[in-house]
Amino acid sequence: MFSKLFEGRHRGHGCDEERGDRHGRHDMRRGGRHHFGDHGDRHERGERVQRLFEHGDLRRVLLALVAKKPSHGYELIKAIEEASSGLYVPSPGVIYPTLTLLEEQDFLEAVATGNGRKSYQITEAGKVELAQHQAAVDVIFARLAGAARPRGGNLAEEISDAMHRLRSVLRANFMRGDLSGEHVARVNAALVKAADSIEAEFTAIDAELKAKAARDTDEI
DNA sequence: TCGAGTTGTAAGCAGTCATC
DNA sequence: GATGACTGCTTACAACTCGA
Repeated sequence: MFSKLFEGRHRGHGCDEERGDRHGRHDMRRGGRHHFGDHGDRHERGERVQRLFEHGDLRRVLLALVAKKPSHGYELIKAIEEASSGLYVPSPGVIYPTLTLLEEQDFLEAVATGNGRKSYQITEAGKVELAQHQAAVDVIFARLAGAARPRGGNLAEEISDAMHRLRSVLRANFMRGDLSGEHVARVNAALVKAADSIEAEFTAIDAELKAKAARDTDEI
């Protein structure tokens, strides 16, 4: 089955099987495919994209999740989504290569489940690795939970609902052919205004939190 | 049979880290 | 400081399973 998968994929993408790179990548800074909705433009505007996971965090999270319960890739994506109350859903493109890496490092062991899915379970080496970084893992999960922290009502859920609504509205109207340039400009202005407003809120929140932290330090 | 859901890989970008 | 390797991330795509 997997050989079939590979066959199809290589046909589909016309890529080179002999690439040495662990993740099957070329030097990606050269040349390339056209990218729609590419995140490169964020950087062009000078914005910094904040990563949820720092160096190696994702691997530890996956190790911890698999240690709790042997799972396949999709289950792990769902588990992380759940841990963050839906605010962060890792892409398959980051989960599967990372699982492969952990398998290569003997931290995880792949188990064929019979239905074509590959389930992963933690190895002894994986348990040792996890134990060594248990504190870091706790911090990462606390951060995930913090991102989704319910305070009375579930804030993350509300934001998530609003995001889904926004996405639905845009998708529903995205391909309309009856919009003039002025219409597009109006919608764009509304989006920019909303983004500015949200950014301002977070800036204010950061300032509040900093001030609170400073007060707490003084009290100590 | 068809479509939705699931699993997995490829291509590509940018940030971070290690090495020289 | 420059450079290359590694890492996290996204989108696109193909193949498979399963239920309607």
